[in-house]
Amino acid sequence: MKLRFAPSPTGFLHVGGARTAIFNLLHARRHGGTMLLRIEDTDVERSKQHHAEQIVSSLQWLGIDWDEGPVYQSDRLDRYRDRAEELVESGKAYRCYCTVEELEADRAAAEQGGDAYRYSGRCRRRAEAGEPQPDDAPHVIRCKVMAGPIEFHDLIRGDVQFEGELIDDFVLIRSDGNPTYHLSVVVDDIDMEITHVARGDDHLSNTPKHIVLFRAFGAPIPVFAHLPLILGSDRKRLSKRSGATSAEEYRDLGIVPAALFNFLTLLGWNPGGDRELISAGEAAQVFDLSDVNKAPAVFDAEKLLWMNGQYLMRMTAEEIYPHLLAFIPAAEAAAAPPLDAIRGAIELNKTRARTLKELAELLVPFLAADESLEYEADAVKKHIKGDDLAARLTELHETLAKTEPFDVTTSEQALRALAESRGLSAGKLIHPLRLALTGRGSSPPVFDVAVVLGKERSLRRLQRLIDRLPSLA
RNA sequence: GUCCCUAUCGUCUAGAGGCCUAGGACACCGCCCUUUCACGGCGGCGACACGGGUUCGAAUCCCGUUAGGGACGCCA
Repeated sequence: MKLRFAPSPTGFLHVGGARTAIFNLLHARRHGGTMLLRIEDTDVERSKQHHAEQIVSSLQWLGIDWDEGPVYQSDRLDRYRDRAEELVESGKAYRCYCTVEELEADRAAAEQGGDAYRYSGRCRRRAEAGEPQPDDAPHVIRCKVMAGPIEFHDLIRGDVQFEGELIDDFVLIRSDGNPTYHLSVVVDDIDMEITHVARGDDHLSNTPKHIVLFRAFGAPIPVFAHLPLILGSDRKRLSKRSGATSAEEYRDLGIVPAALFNFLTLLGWNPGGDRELISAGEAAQVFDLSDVNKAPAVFDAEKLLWMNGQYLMRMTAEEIYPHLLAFIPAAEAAAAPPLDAIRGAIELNKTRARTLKELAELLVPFLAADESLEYEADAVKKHIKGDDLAARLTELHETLAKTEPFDVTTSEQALRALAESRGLSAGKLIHPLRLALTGRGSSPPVFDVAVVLGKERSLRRLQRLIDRLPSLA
């Protein structure tokens, strides 16, 4: 068994394409098959090398580990031309000298008459009548499509049938000598011994053409599986208008690859039961293309964010760290904080963030220098009040300074004992302390924060707040 | 317009004729945990598009309607 993912490098990796890649990979892994990556760049106008590179790196980031390739179709152009010539010789294809202008006139006429446009068959009749044809004049090569039903079994759609009469004699070789998609896919799928073709639903109507070609070449026809499309919230094919569409954009938003992989895997497929969180490895144990849903699915970014949060809180600081670095501003200035410096802060905050971006933001107070900590206006307004505040905090400072060991339980006990002896609610000390340590009104539990910061820094930050009290109030 | 496809909570989905007064997840709303914010726990809101059949029995099978989507290129 062999599958392939065959993107065309006309843009970045679309999440729909990413899911197609995932389903191909999962099916291959499940059945012990191999997975090929093929870049379909026969359209010289639109294909760009940097897009191909971008797609490859997005796939790697996502954890799609294909076995063969990437193979570039642009390296095999001669092969496609040779195969097309074979078909001309065997009478299964013919040269068409109709000009683009002629075809466009036909198309316009058809539209005016309210009919669906189809190629007139002008050159096919000439060819079949044996009229001599100059092979040096500009021309394309068209494939003959015979009347009659073309049927195939689709792993997802079941039995599908198309009428040959309704299918054009499609172009195999363009007038510039380059192959079209239809020719290159089929030639490659034959040469590369592809057994299963899983691709987007939008290719369903191309499939009968491809079957005509497989037959013309006398090659075995692969098993097809047409995946339902991914829709935007507007229920139309996911486009920029309805949100981020590329894998890269989600990476830049702070989505972890495993979470995007998981989310995409569950769009149109599920492992059974009530499972939501499933690793690539686990999915590869049970995935099968024939279990994929037929109906299109709307991409719900909210749920992706939730899922990403689930991944973050289950990941260790070590696992998060490399992904996180890109979101820490200082990291760009080659001043990346070492893992050991932020391990505690990551552990404390990872259940509080849905994205790496949010996590980096929560880490700011932990990375800031004590002297440059900023105090949130709202939190100041809420907790910096009462004439006795300075005295209260000074006592707290003395108490914490004496706290030994400086751990969560001991420091909490010390603070609560102080509060009680002064007839204060613990909150009267906890909230200002949080503000002193983080500059914010909300944070992980204060005592955890204090321990992660360390006794020395915590005391320094508390003293700093006390010193600034006059200017804050 | 022609051809093709699809149809369960707002969204992702479970459901293979009786297990369905339709289950789970996201989102939303309460409560609990927590003197913060999250996480977590408990509860609530919320769907079989419609109409005909078939059957003792239909979310599940058939037909039609409606509504969405896709394809109709010398793009892929």
